[in-house]
Amino acid sequence: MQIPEKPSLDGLEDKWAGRWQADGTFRFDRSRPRGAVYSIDTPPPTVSGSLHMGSLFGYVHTDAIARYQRMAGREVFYPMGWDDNGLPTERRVQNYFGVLCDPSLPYDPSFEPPERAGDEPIHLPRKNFVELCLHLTAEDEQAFERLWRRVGLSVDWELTYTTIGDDAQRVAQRAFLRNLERGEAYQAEAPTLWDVDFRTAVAQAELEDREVGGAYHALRFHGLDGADDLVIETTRPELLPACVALVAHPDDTRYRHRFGHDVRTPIFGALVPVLGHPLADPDKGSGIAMICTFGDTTDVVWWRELDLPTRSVMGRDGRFLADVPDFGEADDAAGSRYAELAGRTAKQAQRRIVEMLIQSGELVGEPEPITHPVKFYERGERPLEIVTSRQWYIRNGARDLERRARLLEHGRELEWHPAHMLSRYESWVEGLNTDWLVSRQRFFGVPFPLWYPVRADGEVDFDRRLVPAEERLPVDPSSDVPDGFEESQRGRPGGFVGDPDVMDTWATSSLTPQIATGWETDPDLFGRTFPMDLRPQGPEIIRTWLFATLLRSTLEHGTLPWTHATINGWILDPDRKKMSKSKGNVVTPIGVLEKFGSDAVRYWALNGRPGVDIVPDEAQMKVGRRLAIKLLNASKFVLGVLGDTGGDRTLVTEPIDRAMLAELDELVAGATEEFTAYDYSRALERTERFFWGFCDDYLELVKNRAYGSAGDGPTTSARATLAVVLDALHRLFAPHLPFVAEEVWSWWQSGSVHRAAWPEAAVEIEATDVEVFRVAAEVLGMIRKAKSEAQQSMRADVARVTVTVAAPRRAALEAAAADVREAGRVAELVTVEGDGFSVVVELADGPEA
RNA sequence: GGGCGCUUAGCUCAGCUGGAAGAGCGCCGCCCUUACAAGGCGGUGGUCGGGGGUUCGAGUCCCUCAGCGCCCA
Repeated sequence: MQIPEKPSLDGLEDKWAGRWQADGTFRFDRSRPRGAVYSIDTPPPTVSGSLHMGSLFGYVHTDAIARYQRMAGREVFYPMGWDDNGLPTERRVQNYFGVLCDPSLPYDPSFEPPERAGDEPIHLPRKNFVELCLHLTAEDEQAFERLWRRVGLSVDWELTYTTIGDDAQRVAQRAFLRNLERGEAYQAEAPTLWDVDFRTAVAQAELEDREVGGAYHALRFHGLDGADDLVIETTRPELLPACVALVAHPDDTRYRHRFGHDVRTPIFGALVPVLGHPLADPDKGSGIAMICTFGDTTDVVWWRELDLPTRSVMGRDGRFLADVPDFGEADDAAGSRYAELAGRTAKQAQRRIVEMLIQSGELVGEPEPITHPVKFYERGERPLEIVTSRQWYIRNGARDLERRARLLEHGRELEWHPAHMLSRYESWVEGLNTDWLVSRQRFFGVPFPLWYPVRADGEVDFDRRLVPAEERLPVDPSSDVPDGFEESQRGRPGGFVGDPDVMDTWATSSLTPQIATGWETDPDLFGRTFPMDLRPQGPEIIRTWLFATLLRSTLEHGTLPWTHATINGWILDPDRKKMSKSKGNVVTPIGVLEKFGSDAVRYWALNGRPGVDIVPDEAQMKVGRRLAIKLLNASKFVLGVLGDTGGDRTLVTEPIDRAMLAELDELVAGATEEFTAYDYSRALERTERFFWGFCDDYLELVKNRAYGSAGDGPTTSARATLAVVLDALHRLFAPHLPFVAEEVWSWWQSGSVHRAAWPEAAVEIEATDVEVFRVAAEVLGMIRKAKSEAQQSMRADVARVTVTVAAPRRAALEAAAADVREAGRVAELVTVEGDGFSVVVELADGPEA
């Protein structure tokens, strides 16, 4: 047994993280059968994101559960992924190196990235750009791994993957091809929400509404053959050239008689019909609106349901198209008026068109400023436009009630912690209105493993697809060639072209269970780990990651991907605002980890109950640090008095010692139950409470006896109890405070505490009176209080203590009388049978209390 | 507009199936006690957001209102 002179927390992280790594303490033993395995679908952190307290919070919760499960006898499959795929990485690379991707350029193998961004962006071929992404993310991943090791995640670091790596690409492409084969994936040319800055399509899950300023402009449309003019209100007058109809509610008597008749648009003089549709709101503006292709998603609905023509004006770059739309029977000058708008952004075009309306007298009154919700891409800066484009979709139940019902059913079969998080899933699934758009017009992602034939006339035949065999995956259609073709045929009549798009990043990360468990590449591992046991994640990605993963698993395997999902709360800043990079209120964990130590920071994190928001709180970390130090000191003390007595329960003969063990058994049963219910937080709270009582009361009570003051039997009884309790405490704290628990364990035990068995409550206990300890502790507390109030030292002598108490407790107290007298330095302890409970303490030197 | 969660001591929060209001921090006081002074011991502190109801009994169950946060439309 080796106990340091002056135990300290300093350096424990490096010491034990290094040892766990060297010993392979957390290496997954893949010989164990499925029933003995506990597998975790770890969230792959976005490595380009910042390291903040939120990154740490949820991972610590999961780690505590992992460590508990491991000690409870399950072989824990605990991989780590890195989410490097996708836009955040692209953006970081663009800023970091000052580059832009230009897929039309040929690969330059000699390209060297600049140290830092210059003034002018460097245009890079796609392959060079992707290389830079890989280069930078590799560095980020190392930084994350160092952090996780320091925090003490018991991950098997041999089980890492990246979402852009070959394994992930293979899985993503395979799953997509199977979706395609089963008709679950399809391509469609359709109006699509489009970010004009990123120049990519955006999915429903990536939208957010933002309140922005705008103004209602009243526009005069001209009636024909003497009919009245109609005034409509719009916040987007610039889309007037894209107007294809006016619409009012079918029951609106103001306009019903105009349905089916044409009116003439202002400025351009195009003929457009007045139509009825229930989505038109009679209370909004004048109750009649213009339908443009396309101003918002309602326009798309009207366009589809009313079977309207398309008159597009918005280009993918966010500027008005150069080509003049077909205005039909308009006056001759319409084209030249439109030419004034071509090339302008929406804002610029609006300014110009308002000028034109004022000039023509077709703007009614002054524009009326309002604020209204507008759809944005969650990472975008300008409102989304809608453009028509060819995109890939995966069926997600939005347009298929049966599928939707099945997905809702699966969501309810999942065990949610906390349970009410299910409602977020349900409201998302119930609100789905489009299939999942999975294609993105970006560069750093998994390409679609497809080519299309080029017909003899040079047109691409999108209806016929050239699909690689699964054995060929992963493929990059921009450099790989479909079977039966040669590179020289790329883009030529009679040849082929590759699909230019990459998959939405969620299309890859929705397959993390399959990537981590070796789906189709390692059937043995897959059989032992899938479906997985646990998906831990944040609440904000229920609609994306959780839903998409559940969807893919349902499509591919017909089962849930996991049985449990734990949803952590938000990390808030001290003003209770959600912590996020864009708000600039993130706190990096490095500082507090150094200041308080990993166990202390974990203690803070584990105080956050499942699903409950938490504020980074240094006071709590201080408490955690104090707890860890206390565990060092108490362990040192106990081990110092044990002698050669081991933790043998049969040696425990004294009633108060037996009471202590009964209390311990209750703790163990409670903590086990709580961990089983995924409530790491209560397990910690309960263990902590017990531990302080153990130190303050039990240790004080039996200290002298343990030193040998009362003869062999009672001394051995005390020492054996201390050994049993200390052993259990080390194990019970191990999931929460892994470093200090391992340290104190190492002083007297062999192997790692993290591979030791979780304690079990003894079944016997027969008729043990827990009151013996409780009443003794209570009386000791009264003696301390008396000394404290008399402003005397705790070592002050007490002449007499008189306890009046009911019979059963009196007997219990009598059984612990010797310990109480020694701990309180009491000369005489008198017990009197009586009602209630009162303690009179007469100090040897001072007034009666 | 619909849904979910929250509102308990100065602060951060626990309080599950209804049975005498809890913890930690803070604050105040005491104690250099041979495990621990970057400690320990003790004390102070609350109309449980407002209103109504069910019950012998409500922080806990029901209704309602208000505020905060989030999700969805």
